[in-house]
Amino acid sequence: MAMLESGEMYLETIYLLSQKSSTIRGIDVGEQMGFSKPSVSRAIGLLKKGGYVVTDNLGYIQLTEKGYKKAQSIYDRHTVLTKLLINLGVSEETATNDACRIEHYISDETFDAIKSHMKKYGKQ
Amino acid sequence: MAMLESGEMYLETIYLLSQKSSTIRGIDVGEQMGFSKPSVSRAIGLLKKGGYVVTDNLGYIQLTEKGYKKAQSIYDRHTVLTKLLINLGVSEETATNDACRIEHYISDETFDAIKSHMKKYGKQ
DNA sequence: TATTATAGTTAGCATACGCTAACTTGTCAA
DNA sequence: TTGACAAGTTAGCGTATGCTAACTATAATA
Repeated sequence: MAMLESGEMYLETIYLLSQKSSTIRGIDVGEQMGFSKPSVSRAIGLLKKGGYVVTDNLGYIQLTEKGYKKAQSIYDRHTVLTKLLINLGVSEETATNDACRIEHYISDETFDAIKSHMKKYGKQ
Repeated sequence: MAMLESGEMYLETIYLLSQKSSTIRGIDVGEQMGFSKPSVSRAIGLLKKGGYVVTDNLGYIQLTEKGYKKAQSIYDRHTVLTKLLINLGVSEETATNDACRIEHYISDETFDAIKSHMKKYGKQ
């Protein structure tokens, strides 16, 4: 089954936490996202089933190659969309928040168009 | 409760059908959206409860003032977003499809920024 | 008038995804 | 060794929203 917004958000969070610390647990993900332990537990289970993450015998979460690539592409969208919105005059906070929702709903074609536009004309 | 994507889509569909015909029934909405009669029935019920539409004794659906304004603002987003994407080089079909999803997830601030940008720089 | 077609509703299933309550498990300190 | 805390899991609830099956009601036609 395709990954929905929820799964993408969990994956993105794991990706970002991975850049700060090499040991990530479910509890860290839940704390970051403001979700309960059971919600995180189920979500991680689904990511495992989908082959996006693995957990070792101590419960630490690691992105797989597939998960890493997917997370990177989501975060790439996030970054580029945020910049686009800021370039359009949106405040940084709103830009980040809106990008965070939009990132799950645009096609590759649209993303590619935005990305190449930003490469040509984007400030900063 | 806040209106979600689903409710907004039904409302937008009713709005668009209203511009072609003054008599709209649930069956027309379902046909347009590709949803079953029961799904439409429940959705219309929720729109009625929210004060967005009314139905007469023959079952014809009419937008209320509130519903009309809401629908118009959703469709406005749709139109402006589609134009933005087309301006960025996205194909018309993809632009329409993506706008149709994004329109439910952007803040007023972002929409206003996009709209005024398009007013200044948008082609067509 | 009786039948048939159309539209709408009700009941109930499935999935997604939040939650709380309560259980398990593992570690660490008294 | 035992008790307590921390992390994770299981069970089950609630909402949203799609579906099918089956019922109702109305309207048109044979």
